[in-house]
Amino acid sequence: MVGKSEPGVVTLREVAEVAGVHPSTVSRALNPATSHRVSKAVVRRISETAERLGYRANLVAASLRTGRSHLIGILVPDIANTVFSPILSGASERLAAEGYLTVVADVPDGGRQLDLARSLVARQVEGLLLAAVTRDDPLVDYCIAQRLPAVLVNRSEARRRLSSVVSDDALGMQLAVDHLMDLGHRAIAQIGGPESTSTGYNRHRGFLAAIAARGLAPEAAPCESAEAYAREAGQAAAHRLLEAHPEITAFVAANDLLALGCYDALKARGLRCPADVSVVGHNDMPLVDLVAPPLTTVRISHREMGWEAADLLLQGMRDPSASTRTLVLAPQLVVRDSTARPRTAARRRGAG
Amino acid sequence: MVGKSEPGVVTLREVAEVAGVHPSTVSRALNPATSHRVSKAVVRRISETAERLGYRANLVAASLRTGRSHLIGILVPDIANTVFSPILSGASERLAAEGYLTVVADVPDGGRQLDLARSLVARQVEGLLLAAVTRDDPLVDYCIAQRLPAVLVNRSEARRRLSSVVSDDALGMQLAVDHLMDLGHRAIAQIGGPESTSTGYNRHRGFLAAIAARGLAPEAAPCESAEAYAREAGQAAAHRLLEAHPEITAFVAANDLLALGCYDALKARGLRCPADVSVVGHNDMPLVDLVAPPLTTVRISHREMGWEAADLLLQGMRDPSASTRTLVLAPQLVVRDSTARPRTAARRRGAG
DNA sequence: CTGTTAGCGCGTTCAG
DNA sequence: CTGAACGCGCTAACAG
Repeated sequence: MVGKSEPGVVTLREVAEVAGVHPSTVSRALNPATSHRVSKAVVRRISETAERLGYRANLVAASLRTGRSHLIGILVPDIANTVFSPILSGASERLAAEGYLTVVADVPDGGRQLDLARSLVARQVEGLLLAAVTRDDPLVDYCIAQRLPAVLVNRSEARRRLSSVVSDDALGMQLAVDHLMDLGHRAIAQIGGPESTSTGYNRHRGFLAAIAARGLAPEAAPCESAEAYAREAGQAAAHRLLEAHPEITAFVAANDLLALGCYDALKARGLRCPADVSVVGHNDMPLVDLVAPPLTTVRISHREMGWEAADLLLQGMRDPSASTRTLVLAPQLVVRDSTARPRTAARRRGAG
Repeated sequence: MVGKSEPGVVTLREVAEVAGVHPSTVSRALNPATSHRVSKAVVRRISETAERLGYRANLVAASLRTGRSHLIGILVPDIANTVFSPILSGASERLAAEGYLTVVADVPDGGRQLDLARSLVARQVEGLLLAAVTRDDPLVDYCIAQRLPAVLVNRSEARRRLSSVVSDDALGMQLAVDHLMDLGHRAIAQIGGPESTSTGYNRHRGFLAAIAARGLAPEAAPCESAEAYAREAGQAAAHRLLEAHPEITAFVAANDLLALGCYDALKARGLRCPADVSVVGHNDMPLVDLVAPPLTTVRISHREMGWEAADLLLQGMRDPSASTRTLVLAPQLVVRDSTARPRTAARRRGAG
């Protein structure tokens, strides 16, 4: 027989016996929300014996009874990615303040996401934070079908059926493009992220829009999508672009890792940054201020994103009829040393 | 009344009614461990109706009954720190393979750790992974008193009462010191971590031992402890050392962040690395291969540490009588460009 | 192979 | 203000 309380585990009933009251009185006395319905003296006696016996409420039992688990699940594609850990940190801070604990599921961006979500639901999580969705993700359908409160973080969904917190990707790209054009660049390439992610998709469109707004011809702004947000993918994309468009003087990358891959490609080709080619990243992840050269990038506050998403989720849990909202955070351009005025064609050819 | 199943939530009993069998038969049929005790035909019928009704087992109820939550808690001092996220990642991978979910508690290294641990225990976690302990931590006493399976990661405890997975800090320091002395350095300073952490303590002692083993006088190897594993703290410590010992030609830092703070201090003083002063870090965290100059550092596989700690925890849970073990992982020196032969005194004074 | 019975630990009615 | 009784959803003994 399982569950036969080991000697060490004190239950409500035992506290009641020792204190000489009924278990339900102990329950009331120990619950801050109901303790006022019990006489001061009895509350004291119960609290003391509970303390003395080392009583700890069994939240699993309470959950079964109340239907509330005080657990929030969060799905991230890669915990070790420096983009997601601040999100996690901000979210768990906000949630902890309301007494919620965070269950993290690291899902390798494959088909296992739905399984994991189901497993979290089976554990009665009260809501989900989704940091790993694609633009058209079955997970979203699932949450809606299950009427499970959920909020998207960092990425949004094409049909906006769920609340989300994202950065203004179009603005970010505009900031980057404006900065480069102001410096004098007229041949700017983009290294985009995977088009299946909202960030990849929106930053690509944002780049195109920014280019058009400044009256640059599309031919002067070639694009390549990286297969993943990874350094290697960025390197490969940069090589492809440089091969096809040797006239490029600047790169706008859809994230910092891609930008660093770009550095790798430039180095391999004997090109210097920013002397020969300028590079702009996206995210401002830790340490990019220390790489060589310090990376000019579009800063996003991921910690704040996580915090706000958690807040939105809590609101949605309190009021299920609340309308879905999209919170758009403004990014900021951080200029460092990876961007500079382009050299003239003459100097580039070796005269300088 | 709470818990009155909403229309959408299907229970075991409902499946049983529709399938025309007893609830316990459904339980047996749906549990892989017991389904063989039910006739093939009935299993099929039950599985189908369960599927059709969209039945999802309530693991909270199962937990209450079986006393097993399939939840593991992990306490980290800072999720956003790039040292801990790989640990988390490795651990959750190992645990997920055994059907365990990971509950992450981000504890701001204050006194709230015990509270958090209690809250996890109240949720019936079956074991704890501790990545945030100090050398003499009440948390350890707590786990032992509660007979709660627990394993320390990255840091160890002075009395070794709990199993742990750590890197060989003494070896790491020896690798660093040997490398610098082989290059010709004879005035080597250490920027240590907080002495309250095992890593800070052990790396400091390891440094001293390595210096002594090579026959260098203690006066030629001054040390400063940083108050925290942070860039700013490293910078401050480096300034103090440089002020008091201008003859220093190399720094050994207790972690990479400290080493990067050291870069900041050198830059502020107009000293170049490695031309004027060499720097060695510890951890080999992401991107330190890209900073300027690429950091020579002692590599630790945090992901592996997390994985092994989880494995040790699972073993301890299966066999509570198992002896406590300390798994020591060997670090590796990764030589990059932040270390070089020291310049001669003459050249240092400006002749070169 | 299946049904019956009991209860995990708690919170919440309803009485008094 | 306190006690009694019930049940959340599930699983494990015991029968048959």
